[in-house]
Amino acid sequence: MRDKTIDDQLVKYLGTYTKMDENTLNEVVSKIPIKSFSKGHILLHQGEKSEYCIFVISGCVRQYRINEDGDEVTSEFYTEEQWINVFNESIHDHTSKYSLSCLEDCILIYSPSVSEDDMYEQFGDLKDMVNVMMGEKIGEINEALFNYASLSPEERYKNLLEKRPGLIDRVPQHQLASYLGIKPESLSRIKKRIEKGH
Amino acid sequence: MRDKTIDDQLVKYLGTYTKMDENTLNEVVSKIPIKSFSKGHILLHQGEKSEYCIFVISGCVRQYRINEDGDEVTSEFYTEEQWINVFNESIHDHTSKYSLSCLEDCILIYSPSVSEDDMYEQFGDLKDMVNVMMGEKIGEINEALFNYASLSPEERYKNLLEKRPGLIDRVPQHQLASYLGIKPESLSRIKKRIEKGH
DNA sequence: AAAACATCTTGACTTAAGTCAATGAAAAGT
DNA sequence: ACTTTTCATTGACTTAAGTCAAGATGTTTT
Repeated sequence: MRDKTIDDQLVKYLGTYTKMDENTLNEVVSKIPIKSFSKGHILLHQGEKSEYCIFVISGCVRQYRINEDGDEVTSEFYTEEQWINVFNESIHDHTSKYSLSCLEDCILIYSPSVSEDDMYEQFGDLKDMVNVMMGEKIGEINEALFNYASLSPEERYKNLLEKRPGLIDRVPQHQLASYLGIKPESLSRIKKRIEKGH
Repeated sequence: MRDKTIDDQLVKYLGTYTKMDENTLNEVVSKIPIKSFSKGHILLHQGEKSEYCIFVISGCVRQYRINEDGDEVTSEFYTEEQWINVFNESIHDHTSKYSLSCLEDCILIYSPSVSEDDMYEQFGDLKDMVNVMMGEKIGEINEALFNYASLSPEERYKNLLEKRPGLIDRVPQHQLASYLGIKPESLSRIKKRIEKGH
């Protein structure tokens, strides 16, 4: 059975990105596939082809990659109302550069890739909606990039505390460290430094 | 008078992003406004509203911002066949977070923002084209972000040498340093370290 | 509850980036 | 050609992140 609460949440969310009326949106949302996954489930392995378009309704999905040195680097934590980035594939073979795993039990939009979807043809306005969302995404990543270039690791951590206050308690410290581009030992020391008032 | 060589270059470039036939593309391209700017010209000031959609045909445009500490941070160097990012505006007042200046004499597509353009209505396929370009852009910025998190400043510099070999000779060192997220002195030392075989 | 494993913290040391100041080189202005 | 200014390099020193190793704390598993 469909969860009406979730459908309502989605209609509300999508409504901020489109001029489609509520009836149409309700129809669109009713066709969106929603699935539950339990903590630890791996949604996608690095090197495999991504067949799905994923959006976090609740829970937390971690995106990570093993780099050339064999180290695991976490590049994003997706939480409530975030689209998982689908543009992280090699140009050559279209396989994913990252793995995705559920850090918590998750409820997700788990839909066959948008471009192959009939809905996209049926509801022309979806194209504009995706466009707006992509623009927003570009702005966000760009801002994150600027932060990396202009802030120290400590400032980056403080910035994260401010921008995503809940995240620190939901996520293992060593994964947070690699997300910040530092070693777990350094993050531990940064926390200590901040506690005793820099 | 329109420069036929440039139009041909644009048709070829756009052709890789769309399924529009060459005739249609030629028509589209003929309507695209192209302008020249001389070295030093400032295309946009931080805090102003961006009214144009800009693409580098030749030359180099630098994107930079004064951060909270009053330091100028360069966030991008746009060169041949790159779109200048139009999604760098504050959500509130839609003013630009960055300034744009010509590091060299430039020939640019300099067009009123796409969304307000009739062309967008006239040629429906342009929407899909922009969509593809945006997806590509997201992939690129995301890769840059990953590099920041997983590479040391020295590795980042080596990576840049490899990925954009021409850039180092076109761009002042201190601007390159801030682009890499380090101080000019450090970049100078990194170069020295690399020269004498690490 | 005990054992096994993963994670976090701390310490001692190394390394490289930041800072400040001085000098050298290059570019722009007159 | 000379001055002025801006940019790049070098040196001495400070600071903080990286590394390696040892404990301490927490979480699963049996």
